[in-house]
Amino acid sequence: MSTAGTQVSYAFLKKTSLFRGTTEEELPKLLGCIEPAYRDFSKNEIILRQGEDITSVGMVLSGRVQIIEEDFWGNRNIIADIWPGDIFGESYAFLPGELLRVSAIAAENSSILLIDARHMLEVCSSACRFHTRLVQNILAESAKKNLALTRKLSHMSKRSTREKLLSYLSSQSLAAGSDQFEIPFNRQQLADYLCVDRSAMSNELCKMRDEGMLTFDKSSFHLKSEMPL
Amino acid sequence: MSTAGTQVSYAFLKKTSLFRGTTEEELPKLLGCIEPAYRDFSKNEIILRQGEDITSVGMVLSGRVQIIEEDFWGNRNIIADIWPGDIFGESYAFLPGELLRVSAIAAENSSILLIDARHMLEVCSSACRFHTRLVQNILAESAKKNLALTRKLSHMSKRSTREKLLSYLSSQSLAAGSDQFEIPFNRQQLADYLCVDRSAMSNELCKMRDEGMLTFDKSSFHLKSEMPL
DNA sequence: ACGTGTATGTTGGAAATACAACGATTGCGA
DNA sequence: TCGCAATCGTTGTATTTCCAACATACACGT
Repeated sequence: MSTAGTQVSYAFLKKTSLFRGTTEEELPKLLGCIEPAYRDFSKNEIILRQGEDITSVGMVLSGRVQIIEEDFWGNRNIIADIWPGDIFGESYAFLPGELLRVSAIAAENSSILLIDARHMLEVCSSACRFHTRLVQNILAESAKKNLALTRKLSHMSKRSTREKLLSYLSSQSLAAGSDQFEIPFNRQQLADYLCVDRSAMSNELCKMRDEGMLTFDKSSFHLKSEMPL
Repeated sequence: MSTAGTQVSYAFLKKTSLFRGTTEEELPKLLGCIEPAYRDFSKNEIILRQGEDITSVGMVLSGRVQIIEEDFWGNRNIIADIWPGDIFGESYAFLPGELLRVSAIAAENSSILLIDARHMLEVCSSACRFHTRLVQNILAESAKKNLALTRKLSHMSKRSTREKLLSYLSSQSLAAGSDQFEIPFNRQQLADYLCVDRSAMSNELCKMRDEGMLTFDKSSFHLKSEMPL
């Protein structure tokens, strides 16, 4: 790890979820106020270590970061890939005393912005307006993640493949506001999302089609109003 | 629905997750600033309706609120019970334009505090300190929920009952910082949490015990260091 | 046209899970 | 002490899911 030589571009930052809604003129003031740290990490270097108590939110400026979980027996599991502009550690940073259950490592040479959570919240006379925006953004991100997790969980908590599919398709239909809609997955991706076997899922989809519950073509679906038995 | 006759007690509020950390002296100022609405709902009355775009966070003062999901075919599903002091709608309130996928109804005659999300964020000269605390609290709640969901999802995304169990037990062990720990569930609750059949899970637990991977008695567990095959 | 790769549907046997039923144990109150 | 309810383990069977393999269709570039 080293302090970064890379200078971050305001044009880049203002497009990130965290700084969305700020202008390039405001950013220098805001950054001066929240005093982030810039750090460079080499490939495979550990950014955050399982068991630590962190107070900073990380943002990937360049490179890529992987979130990794190591269980009791030492089995490693890649939980997530974080790409430039995306943040990580935000759930832990706002919970002092909550120890990291995961590690973050640089999947490539990466430069990272580290923002202290307290600096994001504390009042600062010169930039209150920006703070408010920042807090709005981080709250929105957290809420968005929350909804996505809740939604996925509501599908996955169904016991059978068919129920999982119906839960997911119903949700997509309601989101689209129509009984016809496109899903953002191919079959393999949908199976991965629902944590089921692709072929079994494909099988189940076709059974439901044959029973007249729905029709589909590739990623287009059309739900029928008849109550499933 | 009617405006509430019930007067809320500061002693009650200061213990809630949302107002935690404020004193009884500060609360009147803070409440005056965020201008919450008090509403009474009769049993079975709808508080929030699926499809709405809400901007307020709700807090149950008395009674009980149920979060209900209705799918494409009209099947109803109780998602959550909200008890006095707990909040609901917070994920949606901070995401303008995100339409409710669930409804909230009063499971009993209930009085509800509704706080506009913008009032929670906007700067107010007289009470900035309280605002900061409020934002801290809501961010912490959101983060906490996030971690809980992520954790549950990481168990549930495992394909087999055994893997789900190992994931959960490993997580509990790491949280306890010991290979011996207590879990907060009985068998049926654990099965419900992991979305598996109780008897199958019980069976799997005993198999793992017989294979020497762990021992247990009621809700006490002891993981063995040997790598599972 | 041809080969290649990808996505999808289909099938059959192996393995895991769900389900129903029952026995054993415990704790609790009548 | 007795009965009752709750919890947990066990078993057998039916069902579902997984897995590997293969068939089909389509897009793409040569």
